[in-house]
Amino acid sequence: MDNYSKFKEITNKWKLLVAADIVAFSFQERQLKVLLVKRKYEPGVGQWAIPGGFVREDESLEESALRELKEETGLAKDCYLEQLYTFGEVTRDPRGRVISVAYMVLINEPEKLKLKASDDATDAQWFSVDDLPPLSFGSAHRKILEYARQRLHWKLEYSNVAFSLLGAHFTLTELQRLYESVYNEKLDKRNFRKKILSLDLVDPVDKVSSELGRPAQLYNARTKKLKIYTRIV
Amino acid sequence: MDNYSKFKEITNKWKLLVAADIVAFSFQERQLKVLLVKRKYEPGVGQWAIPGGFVREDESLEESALRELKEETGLAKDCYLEQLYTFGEVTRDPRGRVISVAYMVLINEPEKLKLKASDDATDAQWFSVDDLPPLSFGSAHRKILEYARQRLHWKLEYSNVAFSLLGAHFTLTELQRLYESVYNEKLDKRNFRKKILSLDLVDPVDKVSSELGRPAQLYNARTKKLKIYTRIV
DNA sequence: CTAATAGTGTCTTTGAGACAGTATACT
DNA sequence: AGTATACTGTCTCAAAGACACTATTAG
Repeated sequence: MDNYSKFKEITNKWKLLVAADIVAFSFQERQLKVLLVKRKYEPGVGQWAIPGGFVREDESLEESALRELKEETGLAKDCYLEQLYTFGEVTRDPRGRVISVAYMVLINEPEKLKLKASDDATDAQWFSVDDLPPLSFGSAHRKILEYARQRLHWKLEYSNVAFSLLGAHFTLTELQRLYESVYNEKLDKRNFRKKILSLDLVDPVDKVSSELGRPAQLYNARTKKLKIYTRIV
Repeated sequence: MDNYSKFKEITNKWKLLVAADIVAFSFQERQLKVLLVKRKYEPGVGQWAIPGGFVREDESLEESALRELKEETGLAKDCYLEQLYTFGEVTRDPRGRVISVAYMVLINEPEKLKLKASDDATDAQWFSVDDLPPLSFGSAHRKILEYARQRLHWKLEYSNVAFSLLGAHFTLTELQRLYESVYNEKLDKRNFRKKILSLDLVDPVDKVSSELGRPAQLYNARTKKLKIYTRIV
């Protein structure tokens, strides 16, 4: 037996299942929402869970995450994708040892997506982060969600990533509501606008919104490319 | 065949090799150092590389990282351990598909460690981060090191983690040198001390250092437990 | 004119950063 | 005396945060 075959023989028994799990956030009805799917198979049939699946030999972790997401949502084109953390406790998954690489995805126009059943799920739905159903894989998935929320909070403070949760045009009030729902606290309108405008994050567009009350100036993001600042809001 | 066996059969072919790679930092001779090992086996025999190894079925990722480190350094008791990132491009490792979970470890009293050969390495040595030898796994390991340095930089700015790189007692000048070597820039002595002291990060101890020149007050960290601040230095 | 939302400016306080001279120990 | 290092305080400027009224639209 040559060295390589020997190596393979030895290492084969060390191979582990690797899953990519996705926390997909969106901002709808003034609330931060997260995408959950209803599991089709054991363990936890019929329960809600974070979408995810096993990473295949011929795809990268990112490709795997996006593939899973696509299966659930039809598509998520040019959405923001960020690796969160890799969970690898020995007893996480009742099926055996699974390494779970968690990703966060920000969806900017969730209304346009057609949520649908997939190979692994009978249903997919947006839930308000403050009103989640019981989760399959109980504490493990809850931990991932908690971690994702923290990361999102931090990222809003220090980067322009908020725009990845908004459509092409938005009002400053909408932007503020997004911050408020992620921070879970009220912000001062004048200070908020002062800060956003002073950072040159947005440009006014030649349109106004058509809601109740006085129409609001619409803006677009100067860039959706991620930029890190020392502090935003 | 029952469902579970079927599941196993299906998922077995999806199993992947998972490695834990460790970037171990220390602060010696006024410089930030990183631990590298000389590889005993292919690929890259005789070249320097980041220590690491495959994660086994019955150990968590952290346990695996610490085990590898222990094999190289004899021991690393109560050192700071933080997961950095998981690298999973398809073509990373010449041996085939490997998922690499990178960890950062901070060693506080490196002089006390006895570096030694291990099962996987013929040698282990500290290198100044600004003067690294050619690395096995070339760009992949260099990328991990770069990432680790950035993370360490960020962490020094926003937390008290610096103390995990220092011994029980240290002078403020030593602490400043540590910051300077990680930031790669000179800091103002008065502003630095003002900031550190105002944050109540350290307590003076009843000793002075015995170097050349005027003896310096020694301090110890009020706590080594990680605390995140809005900004340190 | 009422309800609903958009938009705007000032003051205070805090912290960052620039900056240079004195003190202590050893030889 | 000379050298090497420790230690200390003030001023300026920018940004954070507290705070309340006017403007525009639809009904």
